[in-house]
Amino acid sequence: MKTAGKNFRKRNAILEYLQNTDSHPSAETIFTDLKQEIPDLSIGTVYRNLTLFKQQGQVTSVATVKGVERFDANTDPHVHFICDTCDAVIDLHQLHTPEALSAEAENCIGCKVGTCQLAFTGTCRTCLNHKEGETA
Amino acid sequence: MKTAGKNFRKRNAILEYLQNTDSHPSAETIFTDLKQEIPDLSIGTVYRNLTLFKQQGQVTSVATVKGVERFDANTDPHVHFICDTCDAVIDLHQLHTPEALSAEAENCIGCKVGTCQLAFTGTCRTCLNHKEGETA
DNA sequence: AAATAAAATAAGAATAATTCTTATTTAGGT
DNA sequence: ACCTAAATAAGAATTATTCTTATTTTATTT
Repeated sequence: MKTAGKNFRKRNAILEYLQNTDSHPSAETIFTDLKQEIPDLSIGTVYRNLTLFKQQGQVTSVATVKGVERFDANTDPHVHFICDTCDAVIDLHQLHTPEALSAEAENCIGCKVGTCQLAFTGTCRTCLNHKEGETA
Repeated sequence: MKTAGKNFRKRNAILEYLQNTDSHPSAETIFTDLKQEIPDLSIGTVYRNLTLFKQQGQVTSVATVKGVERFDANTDPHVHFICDTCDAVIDLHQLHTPEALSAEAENCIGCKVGTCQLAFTGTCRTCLNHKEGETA
């Protein structure tokens, strides 16, 4: 036998791509990048496997930026910063999600909390630099 | 003169609809509901005015739930709970967004923070009740 | 090794949400 | 009344995503 299972070459490539980046890519970005190594990859395969990974809890959808869903293989809850200008989604591991509020939320409205997402939006360092350059 | 400006009847109706609800509706929901009072309203008008309101800061996009953008005329930052089952977006005014973290975020990555969004996901009270009913 | 079954996939059609285009209407200013 | 600019309706166009179908790949069974 060659590999341990069925034909997971593309599936694995998609998961590994996500695991090796902190850029929170879209399906389209994953596709475009992997297409170079795997010319016969199709966008449907990317979407199908992302849906599968989400169901299995290996990947989460961290945000929808300008209508496009963004993914992360780091499923530990953590804070994000989303740049309004360049659409970058940046991790803020140093800050902590206020999960203590989860219990309060459950008490407030009697819901069952699953996840907790905290995101800031604004202008990232890179885009701020560009703007300074324009002004100067 | 009749009204104070141009023909803002539909524009005003859309804004008032949003101001009089805490249900965080989608463009489609706003359209469907208002269509009953205003039969010649078109969905394009809803989208166009929502975009305008966002630019003017009168309305914010609070979440994208299963691919559909949801709007709020309450632009004070506040916490939301999003039900995975019925897609309800529920206000949690009692809890506070941790805006103190904004400054930390800015220090961390040198960005300029504009907004701060905190959302929990899970199952709302109503959907929990339904599930209990099914089990019992 | 051939036959079979199951999973994974490619390709493109289909769908859904949103934006864009164009012609029309409306109101206000002159 | 005429002119202009804003607002709109209707539907075309676009974009992101999902679905369908036929094909390929792999593993299993014989």
